[in-house]
Amino acid sequence: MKYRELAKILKVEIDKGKYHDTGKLPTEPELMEHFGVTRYCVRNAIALLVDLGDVYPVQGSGMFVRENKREGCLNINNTRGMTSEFPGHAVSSKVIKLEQREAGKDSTRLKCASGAKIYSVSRLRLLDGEPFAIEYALYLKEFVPYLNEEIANGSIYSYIREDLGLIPGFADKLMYARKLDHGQADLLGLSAGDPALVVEDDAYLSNGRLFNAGTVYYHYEKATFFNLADLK
Amino acid sequence: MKYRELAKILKVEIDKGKYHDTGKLPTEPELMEHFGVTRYCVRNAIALLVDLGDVYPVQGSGMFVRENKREGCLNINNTRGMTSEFPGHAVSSKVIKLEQREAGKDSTRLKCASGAKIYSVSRLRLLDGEPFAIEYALYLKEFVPYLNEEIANGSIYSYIREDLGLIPGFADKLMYARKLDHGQADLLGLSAGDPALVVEDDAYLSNGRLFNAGTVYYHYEKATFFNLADLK
DNA sequence: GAGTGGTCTAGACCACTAG
DNA sequence: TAGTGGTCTAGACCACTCG
Repeated sequence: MKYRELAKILKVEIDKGKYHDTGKLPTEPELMEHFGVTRYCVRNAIALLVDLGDVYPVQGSGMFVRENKREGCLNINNTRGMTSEFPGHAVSSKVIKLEQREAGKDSTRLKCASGAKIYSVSRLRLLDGEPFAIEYALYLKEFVPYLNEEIANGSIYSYIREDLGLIPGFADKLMYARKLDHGQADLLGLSAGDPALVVEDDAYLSNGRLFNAGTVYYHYEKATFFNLADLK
Repeated sequence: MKYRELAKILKVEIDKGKYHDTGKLPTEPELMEHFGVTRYCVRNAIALLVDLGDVYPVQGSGMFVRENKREGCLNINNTRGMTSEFPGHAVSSKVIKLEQREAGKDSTRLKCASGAKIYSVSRLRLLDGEPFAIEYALYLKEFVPYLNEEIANGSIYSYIREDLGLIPGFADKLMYARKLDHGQADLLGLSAGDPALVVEDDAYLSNGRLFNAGTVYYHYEKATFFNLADLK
């Protein structure tokens, strides 16, 4: 068994509350025995769970489940798009503008040549039918060769991953607060000057190539992010 | 040599720009040879750098330096206090209120018994003498047995770590945007109703015990956070 | 095909906690 | 002191890229 499989199994068990009574995972020897795997596999699997913030280690004592019921919050470390954040809820999009054009000032942000072909997409993101965020996104046509309104009305991330077969690897994010302008406020059902939580997101493929840069203005009363920070 | 030592050495070299020309680290065999260590040591050291967002791996190709010059930004994953975020700048504090009392409604947040002794500290945090954030923090006296204004005017984190010998392990954070009230706005030199970037921070010791819970209101024009998200 | 990082084995000993 | 997780060795083979 691969350690990533074991990590998935353990994560499901944790989420189901299987270890809630003791608050800790079985010991390494027990896991080795129970799943018939080596210590390498067990330790690598658990290391993934530690990175995800699901458990934390106490040497000499055990691997403890990290309670973090952040129901309804957005994970700052998520690189899988907004849809994956709200299982059981309806995440939809309303395209405000979608155009293919050449990179101008955007070329700095996209680290591409001036004149490179890009898609520019503005969307209102809705959660259960309510305005949740405004997203301004740029995609390099080199990696995303086609995009239309139908796709953009759904999950662009799924399209990129499942239909185009691209593999996102990591993302750099900036977060800050700003005032909404009139146009943004109208879209979100707020007033001009109201706060917005702003996230700039540069997404890279697993080979290190930047393919998408976006800025998202979140409804300040509806969006909360969580982060499980670890001492490295 | 321990892998954590090697990681430190490599991080310093990366920060000095040693690998800027090629954009990638030496190969594993080269690092093994150069530092006289085993592959275990090399791979564990690099894994730490990957977690920190300093490099990213491309199988079959190499370990590439991840450019992330976030000068002047706050690291969301930081668990070392604000002072460590701005080397070369003056981070100071002005105590607004400091009291020792018993936990009331706070006991939920602090996961402690109602009536447990706590320190409650409100501080204006200044960056280079300018108002930067307002911090409301609670410390369990069980872990932080003493605190006074002199300490709070400096870095409470350093005090906890170096003088009390406590070892922070991890932290849970919530981030959102809110409007400032009049009192907060005055302290920050802003107007009531202006945005604030709010961070709720629950800090745990390495043994998993919660010892500190805080809420910080950051000046929306001055504070920007960054996060280097990784696909796990 | 050579070279890269990724996975895996089968052990050993160390550091820390209180099962 | 027994049991826990942490570090480490010395190999082997696999998956992927194009140095």
